[in-house]
Amino acid sequence: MELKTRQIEIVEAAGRLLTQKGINGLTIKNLAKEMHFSESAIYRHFESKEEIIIALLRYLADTIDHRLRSMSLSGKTDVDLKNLFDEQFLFFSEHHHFVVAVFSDGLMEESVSINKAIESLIGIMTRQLTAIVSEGQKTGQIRDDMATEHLIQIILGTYKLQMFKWRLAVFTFNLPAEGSQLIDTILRLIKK
Amino acid sequence: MELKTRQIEIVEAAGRLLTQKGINGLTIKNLAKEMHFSESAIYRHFESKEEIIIALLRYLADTIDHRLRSMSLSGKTDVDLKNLFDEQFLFFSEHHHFVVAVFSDGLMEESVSINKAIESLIGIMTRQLTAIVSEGQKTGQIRDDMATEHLIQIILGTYKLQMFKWRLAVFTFNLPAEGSQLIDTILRLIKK
DNA sequence: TATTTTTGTAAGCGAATACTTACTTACATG
DNA sequence: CATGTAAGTAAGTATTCGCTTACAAAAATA
Repeated sequence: MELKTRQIEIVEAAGRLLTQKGINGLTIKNLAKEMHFSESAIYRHFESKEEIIIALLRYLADTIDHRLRSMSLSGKTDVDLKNLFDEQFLFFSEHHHFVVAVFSDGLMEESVSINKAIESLIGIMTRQLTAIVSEGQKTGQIRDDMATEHLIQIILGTYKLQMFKWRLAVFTFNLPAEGSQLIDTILRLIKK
Repeated sequence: MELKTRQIEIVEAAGRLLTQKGINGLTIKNLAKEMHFSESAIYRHFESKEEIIIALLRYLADTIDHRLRSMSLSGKTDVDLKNLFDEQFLFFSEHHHFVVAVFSDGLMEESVSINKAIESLIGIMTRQLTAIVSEGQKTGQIRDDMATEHLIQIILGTYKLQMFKWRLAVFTFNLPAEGSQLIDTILRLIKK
């Protein structure tokens, strides 16, 4: 189901509210104010609040998925891994308001459909990462004396914590620059 | 400010609600139901809902701080690091209902006092970890060709993601066992 | 035993919540 | 130019929210 332009505007506004005011700041009233029109107008574009949250997660997942798919793999683990995360850090530095949804801790337990949307979002990152890391292990570029899933978790966990810190610092530091250094450290750790 | 036994019971119930139903599931009504008495009775023990959340975070911080302080350091990085996390995994496997507060993403942006309580909670873990890792680098047990802060972030991020996955899996896997393996992998990565 | 303190209750407050209804306006299309 | 549709509004709905009040029983204290 493709989103219309007005729906995308609403989804972006919802992301802004979520990031600025947390899950309890995302109300229909606040959303209407952010859109500069009435509460009831929101319901011309979405059937419920839950639908808006799910649309937000799907929109983000589709955007990220599209960006990652269009990323060509060189086969060199260090190059591919750096590209992957440069892409991520750049995207979020241009779209602050979606940071809240990176792994969506705060949205958990709201509804079953929302949880599924979160899982799918995690899956997209994990799939691409697994492809790069396991290829690197096969071709002898990455240490293969440890489980691929462990390496994935270490990389993803570090990445996620970086996003958390960036948000806690109210986006005041240079995410692509600091993120890039972190990835360098990880690469040196896992290289053969 | 020490908590009375009834207050601790309420704080534990609040933790259960938060973990099971998310931030929006933590209402005075639900809390009263969980405690098997009326809503107004809650206000005999706490002045406001915010005070309950802060008490929860402080109680957790104090408990963890106390446990970590009573942990003797051997000077051997691998032993100390394993002890630190075994302690953590054991604690949370015995107190499922506090997992939500590990880094408290969902609680962020609720109020200034709550954010401060979260920061203090993060600080406790970071401080202990920094002590162990930087000592390990000084004594040549840990790679010193990378920044201590990077290593800390990698370890903490991995730990936090593990807790997230455990909760997403509704506590169905053995946290101390799987957590221990993860720490082993990290140790092998950062050892000299 | 008399009195104060602690801890509970039922009933209800105003505000905020997600959402609905009935109606209007602008505009594209036959 | 008539008509259907898309997109807005004001004014509501029922429900839930955190919290308060007035009162009762029990327990601790004088």
